[in-house]
Amino acid sequence: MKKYLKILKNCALFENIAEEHLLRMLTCLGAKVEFFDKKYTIIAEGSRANFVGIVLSGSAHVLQVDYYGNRSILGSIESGQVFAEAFACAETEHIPVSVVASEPCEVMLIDCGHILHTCQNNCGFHGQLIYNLMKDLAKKTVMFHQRIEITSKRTTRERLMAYLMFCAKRAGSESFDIPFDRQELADYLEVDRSGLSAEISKLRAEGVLESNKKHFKLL
Amino acid sequence: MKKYLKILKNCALFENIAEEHLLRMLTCLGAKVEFFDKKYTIIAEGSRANFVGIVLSGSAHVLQVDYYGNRSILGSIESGQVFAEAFACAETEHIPVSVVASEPCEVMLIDCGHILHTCQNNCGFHGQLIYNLMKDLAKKTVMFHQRIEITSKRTTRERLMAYLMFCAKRAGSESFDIPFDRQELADYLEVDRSGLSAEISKLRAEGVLESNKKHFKLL
DNA sequence: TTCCTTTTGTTGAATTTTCAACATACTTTA
DNA sequence: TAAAGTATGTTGAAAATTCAACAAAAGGAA
Repeated sequence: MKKYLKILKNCALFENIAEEHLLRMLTCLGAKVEFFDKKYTIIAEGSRANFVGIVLSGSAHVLQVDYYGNRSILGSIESGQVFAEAFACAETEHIPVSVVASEPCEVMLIDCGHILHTCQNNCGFHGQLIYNLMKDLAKKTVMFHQRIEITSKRTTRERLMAYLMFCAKRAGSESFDIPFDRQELADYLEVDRSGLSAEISKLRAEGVLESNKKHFKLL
Repeated sequence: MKKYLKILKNCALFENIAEEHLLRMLTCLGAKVEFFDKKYTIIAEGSRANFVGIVLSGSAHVLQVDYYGNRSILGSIESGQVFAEAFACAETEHIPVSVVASEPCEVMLIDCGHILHTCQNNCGFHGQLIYNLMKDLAKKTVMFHQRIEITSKRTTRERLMAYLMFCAKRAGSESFDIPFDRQELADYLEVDRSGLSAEISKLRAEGVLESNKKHFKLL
């Protein structure tokens, strides 16, 4: 577990928990690490998530596929970020999303019951852990508000620009990478891929942005 | 406060907290009640929500208005339901939504700090309260997944049907009321109002549903 | 390198939405 | 009750999306 400390230190779930306590805590929580190759499903839609997941390396996408096979991407989980926590806390019987590795990735899984209910050893930092999980859940909700603000736009161009401006703001620079290829970006923005490609070309021709694959620069 | 006990007993935030303890707890939490007339803003976009809100009577809508004046409705808060908890917990400086009374309503406001940090009296039920808030936050996230599933549909008809089927499932009956008028439903589904009206007329003509204002029946 | 696969870009036709304008029905209040 | 205001339904034209098909570019494997 030691080699993951650097990432875990920056994980919202372990904020304000000193490094020296962290290792002991992980044992106490029964944390385990699994590896997933690109495109492998980490949790499948319809299953039950009893655990909280943390991406240690690589990245994963959260997605929904509806009855007709239309895919929506709800978000990208990067290294150090938490997933499945909402379904674990809400004790959802059948989760409505899948989490799929978008790159090869290592994932830490922690039984949510161990987080919510104090263990027999009564680790002193349990309260902090619960507080951190609460904050994380609250921030997930805020994140969904941002996504809804983007997808509430009515045209492909507006959705794309709203998303890119959000990315620029988050990166603190007009130059940044996005975690999606074209099809994935279309599935995130809930628009047609070919129309999205056409719109990117137009914006480039208009001198609004430069782009190369996953890299964008707003001008 | 006594007259609100019946509603608060059914509020997720106070689950598993006995009625006799509840009143004392409310005092301890510094809960206060405010009244808002229809269309009045309970919290304004851009402000800071330090409190958790509970609708005691009436109902409210959570909405976003973008730069161009386009309104999106994120959800309806009915009697007994909690709002603003995510922004309060995440300590968001400028909340991205407004909460507006959709009917005259009474609202209980509780300082979120009082919930998160144990008071000096150290009420025995504080732990339960925090646990309940966590569950509520998790369920809000699940709720957003449902809304995204609905608005990810590409046509007005599909969005409408997905929403109505969700309502029917929630009500446990093909016959139910929705909390929105036509413009509000359009703003929730993120479609054009006139197109929505036309689609409802078509579905009625096709014998798929019956409807009268806010009442719908799937056939 | 070459072949094969995947991704991205391009285009035009069909579908759907949006927009604007108006008619009708319903509510509220003076 | 009448008048005014609000909500809903209807329509056609303009704009945008979706869909399908294909070309070009990039990436991976042998």
